[in-house]
Amino acid sequence: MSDDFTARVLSVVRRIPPGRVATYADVAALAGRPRAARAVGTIMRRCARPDIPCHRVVGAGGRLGGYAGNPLLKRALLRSEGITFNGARIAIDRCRFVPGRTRRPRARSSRRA
DNA sequence: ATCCTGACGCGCC
DNA sequence: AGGCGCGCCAGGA
Repeated sequence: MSDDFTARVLSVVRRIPPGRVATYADVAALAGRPRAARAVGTIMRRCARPDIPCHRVVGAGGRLGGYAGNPLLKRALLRSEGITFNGARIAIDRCRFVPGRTRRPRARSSRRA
């Protein structure tokens, strides 16, 4: 059960392409547990696999979230992947990972970025 | 099996 | 806008 959830979470995170990010809540939802954002964090913390780009999992609202060892590294990693930073926040609306979407959303009438 | 902790999220103050 | 508290879930002791 939970073990299955964990595997699904890892699978989802693995599918996040470079230059794109997903919130803990998003990953949880994609894994089938919309309310398990915190659990995703727990899993990420324990995650140490090289094939899992855990740095692409961020907090809600573009918050950086955490990163064992080096939050700075996480920020640098994301930035080098093309993620636009708004101060300490991420322009998540521009790079939010959505299954099926390969292109990043256009600016449209975006309010203050 | 139980209790405590923690890379979260959101409503309130 | 920032800080606090409560709710949710899974992992570890």
